[in-house]
Amino acid sequence: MGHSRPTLADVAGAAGVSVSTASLAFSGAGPIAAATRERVHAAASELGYSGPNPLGRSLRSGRSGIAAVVIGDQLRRSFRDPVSVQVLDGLVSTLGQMGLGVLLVPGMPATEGTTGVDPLLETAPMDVAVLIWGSREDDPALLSLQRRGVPVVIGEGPAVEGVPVVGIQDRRGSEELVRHLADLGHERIAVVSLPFGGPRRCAVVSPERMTELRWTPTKHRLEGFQDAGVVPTMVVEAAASLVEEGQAAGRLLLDVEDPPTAVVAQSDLLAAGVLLAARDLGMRVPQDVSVAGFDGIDLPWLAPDVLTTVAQPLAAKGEALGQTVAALLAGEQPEPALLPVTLRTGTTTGPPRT
Amino acid sequence: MGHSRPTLADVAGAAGVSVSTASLAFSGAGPIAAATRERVHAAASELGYSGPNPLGRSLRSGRSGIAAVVIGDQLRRSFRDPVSVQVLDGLVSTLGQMGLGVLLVPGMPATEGTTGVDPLLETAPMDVAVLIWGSREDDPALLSLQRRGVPVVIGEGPAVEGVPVVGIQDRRGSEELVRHLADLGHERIAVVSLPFGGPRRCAVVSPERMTELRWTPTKHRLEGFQDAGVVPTMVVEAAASLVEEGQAAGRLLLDVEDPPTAVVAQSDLLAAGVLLAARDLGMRVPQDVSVAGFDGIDLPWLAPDVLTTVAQPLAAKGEALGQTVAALLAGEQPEPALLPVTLRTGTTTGPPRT
DNA sequence: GTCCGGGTTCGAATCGTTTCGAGGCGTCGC
DNA sequence: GCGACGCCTCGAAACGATTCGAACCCGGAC
Repeated sequence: MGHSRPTLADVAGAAGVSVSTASLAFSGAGPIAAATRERVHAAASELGYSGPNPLGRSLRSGRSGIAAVVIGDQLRRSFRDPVSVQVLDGLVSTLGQMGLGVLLVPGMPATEGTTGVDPLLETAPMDVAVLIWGSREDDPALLSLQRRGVPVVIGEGPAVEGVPVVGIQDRRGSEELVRHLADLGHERIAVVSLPFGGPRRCAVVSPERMTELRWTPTKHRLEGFQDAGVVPTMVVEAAASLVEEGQAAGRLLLDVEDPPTAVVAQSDLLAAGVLLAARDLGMRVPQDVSVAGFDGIDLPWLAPDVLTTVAQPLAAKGEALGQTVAALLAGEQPEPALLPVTLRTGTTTGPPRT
Repeated sequence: MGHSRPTLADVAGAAGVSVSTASLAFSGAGPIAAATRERVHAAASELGYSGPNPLGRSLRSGRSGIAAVVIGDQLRRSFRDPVSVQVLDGLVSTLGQMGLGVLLVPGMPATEGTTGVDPLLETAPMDVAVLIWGSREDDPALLSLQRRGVPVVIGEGPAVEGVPVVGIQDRRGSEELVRHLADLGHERIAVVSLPFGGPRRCAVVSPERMTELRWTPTKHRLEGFQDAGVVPTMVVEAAASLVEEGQAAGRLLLDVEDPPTAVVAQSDLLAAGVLLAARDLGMRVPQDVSVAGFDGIDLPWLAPDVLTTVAQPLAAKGEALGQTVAALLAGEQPEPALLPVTLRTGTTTGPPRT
């Protein structure tokens, strides 16, 4: 046994018991005399044995205790968004309480230009995977995981046969928000949308581009307009949910002859960017233009303004994802979850200028 | 073999070769006839076998392919800081290229009031662990890992015997920044510091509290003042590196009889909060008060102001951590790394009012 | 014809743990 | 006093793969 780390067999030998008994002393499963357990633990600390090797345990039990969280895109981009972070936070703590660790896996290969999926997705140990956001029907990551036989949970994504989804009432929330603006008297409402999927860009959306819309939350939040019976005067697609992008999009929308009287951004960060753009252009909010967001995150630097937005329960979403994972591991077929949202009116929306 | 997933043995049987040959066909190690490999792969796709089971492979090789990243505190808090996120991003992609997955592990137990460390730290499979920030000499996580025999890399932490550290020139950067302010003529310079370690609070630091300073970057950035020959008129400790905290600290510092003419915040987020506090109090920057930060992150909503700050190479830090991990796994004894920083003067610092 | 060697393939051992059924021993009940 | 029953402990068989040395087959050389 040389100088390598001691194994359960070493401990058993030192304690004068069989390997199976030593295992029992650690796992606690099955009956074992207190004295024996004591003796085994003593031998263990004597030898510097720090508990059963997870690798051996995993092989035997067939479980790794690891849940992979697949990040749709670049980590940097994803994590700059507080929405993602708060969901991830809820997920990590929920899974942690179940004894599951979270393995971060990029959804796309690290080296640009490569097709296929990140090798980790194909080779890393995992009992279950969560596509936390940004998944699509034809997601190569999804296909790869299904081929491996790994159970999958999708957050904020499309309905896929046999894959449980956890989402929020994007559509209804958006509808409420649009109605709020319509009730205030707005007739010219523009949209700054989240990415459509596919190549990222910050640009006015053409009718053709509209047909390429793949990303589910973007789609649902747009559909809220239909439900409210309002047609946006213009849609600008942002390359990511970031303040800078919102600012660029805001310039595109507001720096024109006849700007809209209200702008609905599909995320709070984008809305914040639009506010900055309005400020840059010397427009007052909400007198010259109303601005609304989506998500309900804290934006302390917006004070004294308060953003009108649709608040979603972010920590609860992470928790719901965790519960779904638990159900999946227990062999159940979890129902899709659709969490409620609430309209939160702030100071950035008001009646249009007459 | 019923309905469970096929194993290498099944594939070998179907292909009419031995298990060892089948293994060779997948791993690519060792000589194998092209025709044989072909046949094995055909049998594999026939049976729906998607590559060797990572659990079995791990047990045999003794490697899990997993690097644990220990988050010092609550995930939420950590990830709201772009600094952490950018480092993590660099780390994940560097490790990913080496085929290592990143397992997120909370440094403290999820349930409040519990002592000890998160159970994941003790039981999860890992080849190496990175204490990415916020580590201390007596860190229970560190001790636990050392007992398990897991090699550890510390980011931004104290020098611990036998544990490689990756940090930045906190002290020198801070010194340069303070000299910059002194050169401008400032004599009354206050500090908003990062947490000291231990109980978190936002309060003026008393002499006793000063002796409890444990967190390394906080300490080094304060030492920069000594090197520049300047004694801060006041130090306020923030509970976390967040805008809200900086704002609260800023009020504490600026809303007094005779406020300092310059405030050095130990992070850009804190500095941004101080700027907000100054604005709330009707103070002009830099005419009434100069404000400087540390880190060099993007703060688009600060525009048109540009924060004077000490920029650190965040992605490079993540990369350096990754390289250190690689060296450690290769059995080397990596040297501690100290990455360079650069003073970046913006529009938020200027001469004091005369 | 025999021997040699390169190129492939195979068997068997091994990684460290869990689990299952069997067995040992002491005690209790009749 | 004997049988039955509990409580513990043990041995052995997985779990799924890698790896090392041995065995094998074939062609070429002497």
